[in-house]
Amino acid sequence: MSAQSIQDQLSATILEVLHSAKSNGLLNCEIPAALTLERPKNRDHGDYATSVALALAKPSGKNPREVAQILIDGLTGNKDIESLEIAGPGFVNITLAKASQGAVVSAILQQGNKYGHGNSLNGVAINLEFISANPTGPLHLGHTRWAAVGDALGRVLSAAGARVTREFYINDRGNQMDLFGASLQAAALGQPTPENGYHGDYIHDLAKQIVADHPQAKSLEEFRDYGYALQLKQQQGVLENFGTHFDVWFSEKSLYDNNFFDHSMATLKSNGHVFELDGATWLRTTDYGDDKDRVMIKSDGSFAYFASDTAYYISKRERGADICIYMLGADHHGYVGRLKAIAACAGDDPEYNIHILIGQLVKIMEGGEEVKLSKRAGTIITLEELVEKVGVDAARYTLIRYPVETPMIMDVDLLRSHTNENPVYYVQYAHARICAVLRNVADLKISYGVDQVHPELLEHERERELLGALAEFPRIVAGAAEMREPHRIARYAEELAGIYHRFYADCRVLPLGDEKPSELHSARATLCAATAQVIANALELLGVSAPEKM
RNA sequence: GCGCUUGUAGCUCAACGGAUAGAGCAUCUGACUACGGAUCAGAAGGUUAGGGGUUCGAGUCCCUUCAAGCGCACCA
Repeated sequence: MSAQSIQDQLSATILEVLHSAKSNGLLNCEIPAALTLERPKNRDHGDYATSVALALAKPSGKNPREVAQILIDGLTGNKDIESLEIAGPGFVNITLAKASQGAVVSAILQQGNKYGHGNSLNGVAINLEFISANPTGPLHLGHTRWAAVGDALGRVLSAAGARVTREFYINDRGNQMDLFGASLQAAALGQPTPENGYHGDYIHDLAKQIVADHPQAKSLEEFRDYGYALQLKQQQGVLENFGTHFDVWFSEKSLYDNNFFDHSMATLKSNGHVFELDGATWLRTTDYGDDKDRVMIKSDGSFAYFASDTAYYISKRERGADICIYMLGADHHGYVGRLKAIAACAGDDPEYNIHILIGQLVKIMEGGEEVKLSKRAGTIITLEELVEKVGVDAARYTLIRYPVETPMIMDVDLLRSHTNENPVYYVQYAHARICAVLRNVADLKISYGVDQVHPELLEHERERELLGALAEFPRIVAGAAEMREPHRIARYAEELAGIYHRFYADCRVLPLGDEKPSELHSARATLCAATAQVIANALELLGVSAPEKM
């Protein structure tokens, strides 16, 4: 069958009708390339509704209801459509024919775990960089948000057809590393932590580990390098356990070790945006809207952090990325201008080749008040601790279900003491419930599957609602990928779960008592199987498990 | 001072410029001697921070005021 959803088909049909109305002289205005065709919130408004008549009223010089009528005349008789009506100021509400609406069930069962995947980003190579924490301490709550959202976004982009490289940038160069080494050294020698040094129990634990592994370690450099290796390994282990995978762990230091920086500098120079001033080497980022120009090589000959940013971007592009996505915390929003300018200075289109997502920081409530987080002061809540408290599924789901640009507050006490109130359980429960029903279906030897769809029997309001929701999934995935908003998947999963629960309450799947199994039972069981598949697919995109029993 | 982000139900948060602004939690009232009650049905809860504007139509776009958070280094 066609991979095109019924909604896409309808869209195309409506556009055809409008174009032919134009060539027949019924409409004398431009026909838009795309139109809004959505599922109305109110079920009385049909399966789909379009407001295109309202939009075309003015340019065509007609009353919106007249335009709507033209559209209806053109659509009447279409085999996919059961009924049409004009509503309100000029909305056209469309109710689908049962067979057309039921076709989605076959599509889901045939495509299995690929249902929902699309090709909107086919052939696009995307470099997705997230977390990129300093290797000087454990990952904390801020990183955790990106660990969940970044991973989910990677899955969503892949589902839309993109070739995704997930990358973690390791800031393994500069003063912070030396400070880290000095802090470890001091801890090992029982000396006070240096000025601006790193505090916290983990420093002492790391120091002990280093002394145990390398009794000869004395110098700051030794402590720094051994500590770095241990800390990086710890971060990698925690992320692996969290279900977040990276394809590339990119060392900032490596940009200099193999002279890549000189190469990237040459690119920037040849584009004419590099200049010397006061003994320093600058990039003229103000050519592309940045607030001020940025220093790459300081007057003392050392590299500014910004130098790495330029080389790193160019590295990503030269390694094949069409689009570089950066996921940054809100405390780095001032970087947007300069990063976009780097892309422009490198000769790229800052509107296409680079995309920066700014995520608000997570606040955490415990004991009714906000916990102030500070790595230096040692008051941090780590990714590990959060997982210990609420589990991987709940942690990931909670972090993903909100758009990143909104600040979020996690109430640890609530998550800890009432874990079953978390929406993730609502969704997982729907999946487990369906699995239980299907186990019963199998026990009763009721057949279900692609050959048992029987769309004409699925006429209950709840069944139609469920079919409509299932058909939405591919659009949700494509939209989440396009907008880089994985939270849409979670919201959809919750809506689908809710619709299933309501269907379940109103529509009996199994035969009652000694009632004989009928085609309706098979049809409903098949509908259940399709729903379980879609819930599982949605959870898979979030990296959250879809349990068969809870 | 300049800039970015945010302001929606008691709380946490949704809502491609679309119809009566929605969920969950909390509160109240109900529902299986038949599929998993981690569920369902219902009630209550709102001047979408305030004020202007754009248009067929604004929580959404523009201007402005207020409030909160965060940035404005030859630090990383």
